[in-house]
Parts: sequence; C-alpha cells; structure tokens
Amino acid sequence: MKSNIDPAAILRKAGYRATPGRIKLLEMLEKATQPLTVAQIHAKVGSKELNEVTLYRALEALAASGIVRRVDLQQGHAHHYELVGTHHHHIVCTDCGTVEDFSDKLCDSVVEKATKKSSSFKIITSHSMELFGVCANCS
Amino acid sequence: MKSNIDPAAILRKAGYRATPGRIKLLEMLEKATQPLTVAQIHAKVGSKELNEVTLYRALEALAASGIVRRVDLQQGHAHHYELVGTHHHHIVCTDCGTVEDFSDKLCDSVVEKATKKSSSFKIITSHSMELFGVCANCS
DNA sequence: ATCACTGCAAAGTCTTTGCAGTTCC
DNA sequence: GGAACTGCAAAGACTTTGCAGTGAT
Repeated sequence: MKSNIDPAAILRKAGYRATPGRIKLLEMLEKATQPLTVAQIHAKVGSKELNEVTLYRALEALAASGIVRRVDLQQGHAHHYELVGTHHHHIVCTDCGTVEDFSDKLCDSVVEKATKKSSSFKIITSHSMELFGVCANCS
Repeated sequence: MKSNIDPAAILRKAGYRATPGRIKLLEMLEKATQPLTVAQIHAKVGSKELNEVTLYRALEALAASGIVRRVDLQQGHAHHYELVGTHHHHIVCTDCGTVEDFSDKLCDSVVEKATKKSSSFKIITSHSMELFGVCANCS
C-alpha cells in the first residue's frame, strides 16, 4: 500500500517549508495506527533525523494549522499526536493502553445539539471524545 | 444555598480519612463552576490549608476512586479536575478559556453504539468529550 | 496503637525558549 | 538574500517520590 498523502505538498500549502524532518514526521504519522507521544515519534523517526526540540516545534505548528491533532489518552502526562483525517476517536484500555479507533456520525449530532443549547457558543471548531474501558486481553 | 454533599462521609465511604485538607478540597470543588487546575485549587483553598504535594496526592486518590475526574481542556499542559456528578462535558473557548457545561443524553448512545461496534472492548468504564469553539465575547 | 496522611526537599518528566548557525524558496 | 527551520544548552512548568513526623480512627 503506497502513500496516500504528499507531505511536501501539505506542508507548503499550509505555508511551511518542506524540510526533510517534517516530511519524515508526516510520513511516519500516516503509517501510525494510533496516536503517538513525542517520545514515540522521536524513537521511530530516529533521533539523528529529527531533533526532539525541532519535533516539538513542528508538532506545535502542524497542530495550529489543523494538520495534526493533539489527543489526551490519559496515560501519564505526555500528549499524543495523530494526523487529522486518518483517525477520529479512540477507545483506550486503561490496563494495557491498547487503542482502538471508532468513528461515529452520531458524534456530530451531539455536537450540533450542544451548540444549539449553548447560550454563548455559536461556532464549535473542534471536539474531543475518547472512551475508556478494559480490552478483551485484560479482562 | 447550602452544601449538597458531605465531604467527610464521601471520604470515609471510599476508605479515606476525613482530614481537614481533603474536606476543604471537596467543599471547594463543589462550589466550583468549572474544572480547576491544581494551581487554581491550591490558590483558592490557601497554601497554608493544603500543601501542593498533598493536594496532588489527594486528587490522585480521589480520581482513582471516581470521586473526582481529570479533564483535558487543552490549555497548556496542566490538567483540570472537577467533582464527578456535578458536571459532565464542556465547551471551551479557545480564545479566552471560558468554560460552559453541557450534558447530553445523546452521548450515552454514542458510547453504546461504539461499544457494540468494537471488536475487543465489551465494557466501557468512562469517557471524555469536550467541545472547542469561540464564545460570544471573543467573536 | 496503627496506618493513612502530611509537608518538606529533592528529583523526575515533559515542554518551551534563546540564540547562533543552516537550509529552503 | 531572507525568512523559516534546526540543534544545542538551558530554563521552565508540572508532577512524583522518599522520608520523617503528625493525626484520624
């Protein structure tokens, strides 16, 4: 299965420069099957290819542009990152940390309904939703 | 409006000791209208009444017992805490940080549907859902 | 009396910042 | 050439741990 995205194009479209490190980062995130921490990304890309500090800066920029998303899987304090568009919501095993995706249209209707009810919010730009439970292996 | 909860009873029921600090913490959280960070709680309770380290330990214990919940409002890296039972989900202004509550039964049906679809999760113990947008004041 | 809880100090983890040098457009 | 990006070193923010003393039951 070949790549579905063009990292360099994505970067340039968002006003960034297509540097080797950022391209590798996006290629890596595309292959990832679940959200990864900075440490995990750093280990996978290789510390020589992409410095940790640079990685933080890249993720910050990409998150601000809506290219990647920061998710909180409640595991320790490190945040996890994923490519926007590939995954949506997650079910996390509170024992072993296994992550499973779920994408549900119903979510949108919750957002819509909440927006209508809200007294001071008319526009909702994003939302987070994660489920926590115990997976088959752990129970 | 008088208090609806009995902090000492809650603590003892969960197997903890009803110490002045933890009682003050729960009283404070009950009055809170939105999730608070450790720093905010510490400031409100008073640093002489409750040491910061002790506060971390209390919150950790209470979160493990399901008395308080840790939520990620995506503001910096500090977590926010709230009493379970008083609030459910939040709409957060990405500009000023204002928090509005929303509680929607629809959420439960999303959880239920996702559980049915899941291949390896049969039991979901908890979930998080927060919306992000721009409030009336900021737009 | 016992065991949970507390406070201090210290360390640990995760993330950001300053600055000089490098690279992409 | 110039602005964006990088890497190093250092600092900063947030959280946890060890240990001796205190307090709730």
